[in-house]
Amino acid sequence: MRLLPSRYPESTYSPRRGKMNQVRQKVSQYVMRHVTNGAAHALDDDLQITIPFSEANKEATATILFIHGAFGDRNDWDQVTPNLSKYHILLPDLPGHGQTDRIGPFSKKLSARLLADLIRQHAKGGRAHVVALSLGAFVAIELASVHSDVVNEMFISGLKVMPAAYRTAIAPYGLWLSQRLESYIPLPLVRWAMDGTDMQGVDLSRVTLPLCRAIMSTITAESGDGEWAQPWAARTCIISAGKAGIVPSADHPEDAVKYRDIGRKGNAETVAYTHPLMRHPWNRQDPVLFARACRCHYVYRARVGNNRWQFLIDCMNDVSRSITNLNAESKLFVLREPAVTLLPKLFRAWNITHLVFEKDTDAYAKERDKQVIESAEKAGVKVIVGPQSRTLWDSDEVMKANGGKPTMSISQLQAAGAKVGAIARPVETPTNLPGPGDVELDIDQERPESKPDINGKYRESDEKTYSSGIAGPQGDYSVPTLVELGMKPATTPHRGGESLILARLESILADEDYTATFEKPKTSPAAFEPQSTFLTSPFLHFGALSARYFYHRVEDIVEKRRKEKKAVSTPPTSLTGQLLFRDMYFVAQAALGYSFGQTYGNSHCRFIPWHLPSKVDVKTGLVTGEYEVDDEGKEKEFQRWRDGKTGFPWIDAIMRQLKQEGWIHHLARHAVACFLTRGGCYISWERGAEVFEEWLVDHEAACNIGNWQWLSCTAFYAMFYRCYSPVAFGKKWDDTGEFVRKYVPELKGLSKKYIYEPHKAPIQDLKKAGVVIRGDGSEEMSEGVPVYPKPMFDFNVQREICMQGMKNAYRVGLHGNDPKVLDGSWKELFADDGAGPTEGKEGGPGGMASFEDADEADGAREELVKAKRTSKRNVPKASPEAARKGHKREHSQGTIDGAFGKKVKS
DNA sequence: GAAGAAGTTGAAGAT
DNA sequence: GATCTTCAACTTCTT
Repeated sequence: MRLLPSRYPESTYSPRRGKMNQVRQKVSQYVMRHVTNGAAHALDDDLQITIPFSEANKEATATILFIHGAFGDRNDWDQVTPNLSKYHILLPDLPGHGQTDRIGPFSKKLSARLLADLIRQHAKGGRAHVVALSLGAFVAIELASVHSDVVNEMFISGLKVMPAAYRTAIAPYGLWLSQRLESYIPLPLVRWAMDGTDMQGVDLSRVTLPLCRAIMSTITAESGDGEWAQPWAARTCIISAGKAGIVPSADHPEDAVKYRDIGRKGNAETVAYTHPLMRHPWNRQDPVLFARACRCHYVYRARVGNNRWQFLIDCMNDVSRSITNLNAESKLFVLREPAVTLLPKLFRAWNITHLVFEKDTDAYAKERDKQVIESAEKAGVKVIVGPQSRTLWDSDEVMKANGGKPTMSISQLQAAGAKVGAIARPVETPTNLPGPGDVELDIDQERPESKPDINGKYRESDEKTYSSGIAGPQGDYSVPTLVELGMKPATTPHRGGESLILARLESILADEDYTATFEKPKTSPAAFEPQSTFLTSPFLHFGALSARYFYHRVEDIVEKRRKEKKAVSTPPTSLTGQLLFRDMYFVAQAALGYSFGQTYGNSHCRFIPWHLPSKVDVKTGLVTGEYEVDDEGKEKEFQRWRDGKTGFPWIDAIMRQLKQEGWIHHLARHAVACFLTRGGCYISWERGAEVFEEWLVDHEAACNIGNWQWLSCTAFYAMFYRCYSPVAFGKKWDDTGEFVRKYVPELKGLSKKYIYEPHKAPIQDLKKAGVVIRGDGSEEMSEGVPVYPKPMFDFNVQREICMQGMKNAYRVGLHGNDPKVLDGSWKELFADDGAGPTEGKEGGPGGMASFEDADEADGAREELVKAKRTSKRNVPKASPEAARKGHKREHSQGTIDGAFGKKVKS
């Protein structure tokens, strides 16, 4: 008895329908054997059964498999799946449920085995994402641990493990009885008591005692220390419904945490959240949110704004045009599939003989390249790996020359670089290229999932690039567009492309005097249209400009002028000096591995008790992508900084330029970074680095992280008493305030006297300027007049507080890998009235380690501390495994946070 | 090893 | 307006 009509077509059995009688025979043989053998759950490999299922969106290229809960069936998902129209959807009935009553009895193992077969035969590319609820979640975990080859990522909810004491003969009777009793309660009453959750009735004819026994056995904890599950490799998001109320419908968050910790042994990115407003069957309470959360988990993962996307697309188009210029028949062919899965197929399809690519320093790229090289060798393809072109030297080589240690100063980098040898000159641009040959392809496409894709908030429509096949919507392998990617248009005026930067470079180099005497500290952060520097950084990042080409072109001019006895500038302030800084940060990253990007566990990053510190998973030693809100006021300050509404026009102008255009001058980065950290808010540099990571068109992980450590005086730089003023520093470069007027237009009518401190302007000046100064930035207009906020604090007071805080933190002298940082006992060394969250032993967490699941984590933390205690400043060995996990940090935000926001934290 | 100088890019006041 | 000194005080490099 179903109360809601099915949205799905009648079930279709497998293509082996013709063999149905044979299958039934096999099934009954299996059932007989199973029943007679009692606990034996093993299946014969030759047992060919396909469970009934429905499917939707067959044209889509990535599959999600939905697994329903106890006594339910595939129809339980009918409100969620319409919100996931981009995905191919598979909806099976579990054994013993729905139309699968002939297959059984139900067990985790049997279910997982049958679902794995279903995925292999019917999912796109033989793999699927898995979404599961309640009993289905237990099945999903079994599926992911035993049949890891078919599972991409998982989104599971509703884990409730019954105590081992429930392992009694009587418990299944209780379940059987409760299902019958519940059926007497009118459904409208149930829905009312469950906040409007669209509950469906249960078909009591399926609630049999054997099924109740099988379910109880699945969801009841093993007695003693029995394993709950084996670690699984799929990145998994586990949600606990937190709402109880009249009906006891909440999940067990502690069980979710336990499973999360098992899952993390297989994949460090596995997470668990509690949603306080949702009930156990929240797929029917808020199906839109449920679907949104699934989507967030799968595709919206990277902090990449649409401006950086546009820049990359520009660069790709330019390369394509350059290729066509050399050979009218050729161009850049963009194939929509990850290299790891695509290339092995392509080697065969196109009879590839050689594969050439550039060495990449990012850990995830190293892992990818290793896989590609292996598959190429297997296919008899010759692989040629070109040298790194993003840097001057090979970062690994320089690290070795520096004794395996990070380069923490320019002189160290130069000394180690000299040992490696002269900076190689780049090879010449080719003058001709062979044609592409036959580019017809007849292979199946696999959508990329394991790599970061894009940030959901920048999308305004469905992605159409991958869903239209390997060759793209036009079928011609063309470079994608933002529209195709479903992204909003870029707001940046800065465009990419090799020919653009090469032309710009020539115009700069033509002025030999300028080139040879360039000094970075003399360029203005307040200049716009044009900027005082020429934005080579995003081109260097995307490979549109070779660092070594740039270096040698400049160096040739400098050398010529030296011979002519003319003045030249030298590193670190000269043009080539700028390139040296990039190499310094790359080598530091190469040496420190995962810990470079965070304070916790970082042997070279000073520990400062910042506000809004990162949460850390003490088992892996990695930041989770979330942070502690130790002080609501500081959270508000952080949001105002990010939004350009601090009430300090200089800071706000820079932050608005960054958000709008994706680029700000290096000294402007100094000003806002100092303000957020040691010279204003006393908020963790990691918060600021994350914002830059999302917005900068030239974001380079190594440089961004390194510069934030520099400015916060946690590494590379230590003169914290040299502090930037949000008023004086702006005035020094732009006395009249044109830069502020451009980016904070509500202040454009103010005179230069008050442009940097509008709250000091007399009321008549403000009236004349047409602006109201009040509030915290939440109000934009008042009676048709723009509102600009008051300063969020007295800067001089705050600078003094920060200065004392820094002085004290330096005196305490901890680094990120100090045992006291690792175990949270650093608080004993700071006064309760200090600048940061130093609440003494009695206070809340407020530090680098999150103690929310302290009992679970204690053992692991002690081990970590013990290991570190042996050497205070040991450099963590950058094992490939650790490095891989560490680099995923960059992409780890965004998962579910966007869907839940504050609800999770409340 | 000790001492002094230098360190990509400060602010504020005096001369 | 340009240059110098002081502020209070850190690490690294050179001698």
